[in-house]
Amino acid sequence: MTRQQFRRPPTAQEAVLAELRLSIISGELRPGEQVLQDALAERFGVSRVPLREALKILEGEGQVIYRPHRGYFVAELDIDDLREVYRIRDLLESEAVRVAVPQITAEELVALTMALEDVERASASGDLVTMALANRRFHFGLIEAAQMPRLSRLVRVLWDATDVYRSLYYSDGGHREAVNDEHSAVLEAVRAGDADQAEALLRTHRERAVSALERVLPAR
Amino acid sequence: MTRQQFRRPPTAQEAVLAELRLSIISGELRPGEQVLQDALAERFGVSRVPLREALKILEGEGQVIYRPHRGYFVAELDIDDLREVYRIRDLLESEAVRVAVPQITAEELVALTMALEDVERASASGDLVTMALANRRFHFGLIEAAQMPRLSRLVRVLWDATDVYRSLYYSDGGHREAVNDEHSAVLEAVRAGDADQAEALLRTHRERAVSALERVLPAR
DNA sequence: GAGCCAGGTATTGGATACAATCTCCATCTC
DNA sequence: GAGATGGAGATTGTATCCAATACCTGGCTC
Repeated sequence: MTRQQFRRPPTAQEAVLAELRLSIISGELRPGEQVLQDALAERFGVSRVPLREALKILEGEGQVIYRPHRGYFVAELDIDDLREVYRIRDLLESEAVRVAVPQITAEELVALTMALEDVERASASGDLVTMALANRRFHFGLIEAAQMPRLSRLVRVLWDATDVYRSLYYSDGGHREAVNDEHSAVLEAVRAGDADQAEALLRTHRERAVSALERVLPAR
Repeated sequence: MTRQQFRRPPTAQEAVLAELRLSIISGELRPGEQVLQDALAERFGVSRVPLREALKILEGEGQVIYRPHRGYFVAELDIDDLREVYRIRDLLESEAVRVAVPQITAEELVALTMALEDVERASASGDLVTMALANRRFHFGLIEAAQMPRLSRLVRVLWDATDVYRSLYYSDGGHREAVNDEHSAVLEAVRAGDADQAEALLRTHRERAVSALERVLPAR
């Protein structure tokens, strides 16, 4: 059994970046709110320099908005943004699946299966954090099988942008059940080498999530 | 006649960012080369802090690679990367055109026409820098008519990633001529409201560029 | 001679201090 | 009273300085 290695971030900026992501997902930093650098830096126990570098990364991902001499503000996502993100995801993820399915390896299929089971277990026990992680492993396991690193990166950023809302979707037990059924069907199609079917199933999978979220989000 | 307003960058980081982009496009900073912070900061007449923030932006765009405690290195683009970038552009730009054509306004059409003429003039006089700028105005004028800000942003980053090679393509007079014909045909289709035709023409337009570049680029 | 270790140098990472800018509110002008 | 003006306080932007890390070179061991 290999020892679980501590991956202490090699730099403060990376540690701060991870913390910032958590703060945004958890809603501790609320949309629209200004990121007060002095206060946050003190809370993280670092100076403002690494904090600002981490914020620049988040700016590039659209998670925060930068206004010169005014500062950084947590991005607000309205329903139109959500639709746009999902539309772009549709384009990119569909391509990934079409490329991935014909060339997926046995190892990757095993990883996918395990991720799927992890989602089911976490879903049953109501552990939403674990479920979200396993869900990512499932989806990105498939996407990364396309061997298109830039595309994977873009999709990852799009997922991050809507992370806040995804947990909202999972908090409903009915949705969790649907997700599991949909995952199984997708995996089946991938195993059968039916890219078109997998693509279609994943599209439905996403559309379910969007329309559920549209009912919850403010209309702008 | 309104006076040309000075847009002096409000912060050093933005000024440095613009300079860095130029240095990369012009090849002054060569692919794979390490960005030595002290030297560059001195050359730009700023401290390392704003330089580092500008580099973080470029890192997010994939223009430079960051390795902790080692520094920033100018990204290298091989032929597979180029193909991937163009494949993603195809997906995103095709969507943009499909959305844009049915809803484009008269003002936007005028802007497009003017951009097209600017490209032709610059092409004829062999002014490659002006041509590249006008070419962007043409393409992004169309893309932005889709009113999908995130998609526009992603496409812009993809263009930036391959800027180095685009000027290579334009340096050939024959290519420049083909580009002008293709632009005219695209504009015609957009005017006629034929989104499918515009999409197809733009796809060909891109494919010409890729295959020409593939013949020039190192095979890895 | 190959490989390893130690120490010096170059370079990056981060803390602090100060400068520039914005925001807000009181005051003044008309 | 509406709008302009000016200044105090808060916040961001940048320069400088020091610490931490990586890289390179020379010497040592076997």
